[in-house]
Amino acid sequence: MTTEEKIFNAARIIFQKKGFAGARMQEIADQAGINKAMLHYCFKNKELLFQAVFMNAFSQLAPQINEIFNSKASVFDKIRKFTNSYISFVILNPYLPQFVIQEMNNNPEFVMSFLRNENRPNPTVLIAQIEKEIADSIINPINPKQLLINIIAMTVFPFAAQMMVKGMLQISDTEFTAMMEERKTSIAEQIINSIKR
Amino acid sequence: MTTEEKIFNAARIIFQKKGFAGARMQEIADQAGINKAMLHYCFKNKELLFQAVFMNAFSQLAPQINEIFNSKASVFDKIRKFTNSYISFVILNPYLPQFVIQEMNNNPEFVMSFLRNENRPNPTVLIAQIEKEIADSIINPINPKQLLINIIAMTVFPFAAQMMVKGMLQISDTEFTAMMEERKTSIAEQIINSIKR
DNA sequence: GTCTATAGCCAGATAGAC
DNA sequence: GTCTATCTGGCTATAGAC
Repeated sequence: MTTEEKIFNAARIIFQKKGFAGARMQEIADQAGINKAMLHYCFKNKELLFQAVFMNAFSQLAPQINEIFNSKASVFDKIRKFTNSYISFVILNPYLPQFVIQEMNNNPEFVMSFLRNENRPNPTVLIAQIEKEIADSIINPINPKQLLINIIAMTVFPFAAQMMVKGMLQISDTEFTAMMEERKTSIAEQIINSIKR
Repeated sequence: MTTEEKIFNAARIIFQKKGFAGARMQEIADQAGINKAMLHYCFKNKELLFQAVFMNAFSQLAPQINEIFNSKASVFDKIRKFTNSYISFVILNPYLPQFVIQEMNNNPEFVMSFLRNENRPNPTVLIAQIEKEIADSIINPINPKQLLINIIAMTVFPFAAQMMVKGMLQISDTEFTAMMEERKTSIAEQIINSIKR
């Protein structure tokens, strides 16, 4: 592993845990097992290092969303596919959703520019498809954007609000992971039940 | 309005927007229209000022949850009541969910101690009630904790991930608020549809 | 109580040896 | 490319006048 990779991985861990403002360059250096000066040698400054980490995180999320959203499957199958593969992905990167949401909140201008490029998660095709299936009486009438929010909420929320969920339900990390495994298949059926004719 | 109140309100605005680490005492003083030294005179230090703000935010959320969770209504009615009144509340405090979730993430130990006192949001009664209604064949079999996560996710997520939602759906603040108004009544029916026999 | 001025510290950034 | 040592600025916090 190159030094640059060591730094990048360390930065990802620290930034995801503490956010941009809370993270310390010294902490990242310690985590990477190298000297603080190397961070500046490799990434110029904190801002640029953060951007590298954030863009990487963000760009991991988008493509697989679009792949599913724009496939030829039915709405129901897309819901199954999305929830299942997305939860699988987020179980491996549990801090990602909270990190992205937090930094979007603290730094809207920066992120919004991001959401205008061609790689952004783009639900246009899926929205049209939902409207069509409603017209074809496959799905009960619903505002497609609301349905989209529902799908993402059911999938992403428990990870974004991990501490809150664990605290409220008083469950351990192990129990939490088990519940998320269960959600991989269960929530698709919940959502489909709620809209099917 | 007393000086202390002016500071507290200013602190709430800045902390909710920037988080603990990102907030600057100077910024809070400016927002309050008073001198930085007064912050320390009234609240001793940043940590204590933050705790005052956070506890206030948190304690606004919990009691009304418990009131609904522990009432004598049916599960369906509790779902209707909760989603409606909770969204109404959060529309007036749109930064609260993201703030609480963010600081829970960045400061787990501190918050977890909080979640053990008697005022914490406590779903025990509701979980038992869900189990009973499943046994009575009113509700389809479901893990009650999963249902609880679903309800909170559908309600809270769009506010916690406000920027992400607006960015993905490319909607304005006005459209967003209109959609949240719609959700007040629509999501309860979605959830009920997904579990009713 | 409210201000100005400043102490003291900490973190990001750089200089320069190797 | 990697380190040690150091600079510099900014931020929390306090001292002290009024």
